[in-house]
Amino acid sequence: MRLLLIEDDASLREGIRTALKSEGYTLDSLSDGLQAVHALQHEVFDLVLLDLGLPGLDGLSVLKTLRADGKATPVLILTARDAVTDRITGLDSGADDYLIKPFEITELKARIRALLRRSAGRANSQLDLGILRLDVNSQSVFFQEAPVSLTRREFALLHELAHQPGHVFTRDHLQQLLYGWDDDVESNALEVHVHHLRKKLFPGLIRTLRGVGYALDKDARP
Amino acid sequence: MRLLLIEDDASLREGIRTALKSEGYTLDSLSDGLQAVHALQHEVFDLVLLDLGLPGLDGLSVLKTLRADGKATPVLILTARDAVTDRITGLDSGADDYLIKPFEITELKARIRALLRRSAGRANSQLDLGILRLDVNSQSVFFQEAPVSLTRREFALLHELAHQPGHVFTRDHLQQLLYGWDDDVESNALEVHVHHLRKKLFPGLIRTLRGVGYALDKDARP
DNA sequence: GCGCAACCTTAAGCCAATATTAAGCGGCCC
DNA sequence: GGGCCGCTTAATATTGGCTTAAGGTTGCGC
Repeated sequence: MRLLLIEDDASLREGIRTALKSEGYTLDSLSDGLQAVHALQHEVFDLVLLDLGLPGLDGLSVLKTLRADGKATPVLILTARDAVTDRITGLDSGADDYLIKPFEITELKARIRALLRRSAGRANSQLDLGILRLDVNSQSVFFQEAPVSLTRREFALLHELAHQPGHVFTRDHLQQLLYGWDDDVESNALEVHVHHLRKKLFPGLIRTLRGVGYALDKDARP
Repeated sequence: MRLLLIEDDASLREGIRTALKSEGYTLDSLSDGLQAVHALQHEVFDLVLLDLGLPGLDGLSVLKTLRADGKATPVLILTARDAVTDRITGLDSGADDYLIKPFEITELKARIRALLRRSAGRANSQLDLGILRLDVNSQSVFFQEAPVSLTRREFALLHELAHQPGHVFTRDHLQQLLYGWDDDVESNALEVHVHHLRKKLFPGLIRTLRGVGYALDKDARP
């Protein structure tokens, strides 16, 4: 899961970063509204954390632009202003939830989980692919009804692929999913994770598209 | 067990808090109806204590919203108004029980126990996992028929895990169970409790899912 | 078939997550 | 008010995942 945080207070940014990292999310952050609009137009995120009081272009405008572009990405507003009108404006402009600063990190985490669950298309957080079953809440995987223990990265990767079996995900897309922009992954880490998944499940599960990326083979059998 | 108290009288809130703390419950409290609706939509509680006379959004509306969202969480109404119509409206709106102020704390405790027992769907408050047996009323645990003395936190933790052996509970979930929102647990308290449980019972009982949480291993033996 | 590029496999070191241990604090019972 | 018990915190140890790099293998164009 890849989140974008738009917040100009550097220390708050760092706090949120460390908190969310431990949850297994990939977090990219920006401090400026214009950059945010640009990023949202050119990259794909699963959820946006948006501060309303931004320098440059303010948060509400970022939100409105996002919606005007037809994106349904869930947006969680963070605001120091607790005036009712602000919340309402935010929600009317297409935000999905709001949180008033200062807030508890555990509450932030809970809200994020709720939004992601909701946007995943409803209550049960299970992904059933016949032979394979993923449970997002507990990050657990069942293969032929037997539990398989995956690490966080492995799970994140499988989860993305499982979202649309058969669809080809480019290497670039998957690398961004796992690492965001921060790191310049000049290594084959992605390939290693793919390897581990094939080993823990079965080799044919993930198909390689040479020079392009990977896809889950929905009809593959062990 | 995590309870939510919605009550605008601060002193009553504090009284209930200390009383229930000693019973081993985790209590979060709010004084405002709107906040309550929000909390109930985004978090999970085992029981709600609801004052009918609230500022902002009144208690009945909170209750109706909760039920409209399809939640079956037990609700115990606290009200100063003892008019028969009020009670009836409350029960009709989906409350499970009511208590008229002023009430005895012991009575509150008894009602809470009864509601929780009822909602757990079993008459007797014993949880039998073969090798392990928990008695919720007396907060006692038997391991291979021998009594084991657990502290409140240890019991609460084990109880939650025992609710669904094999199911993975996230660290976050367990921390909220033990501490609610109040404390900023920036420590490894949860891990320490897990450690103590493993020591008093046996190491294999609780399985660690790195980066995710813990689960009771139902087939584990000492 | 040859050679290159893309990808796979393996293993080792580093680092973060969790376990362990111990000490200090605070409430509660006598 | 003193002592005990449980809870939290902190410091240290250990485990296990992540990354990296090196060498092997496969597929593809010529």
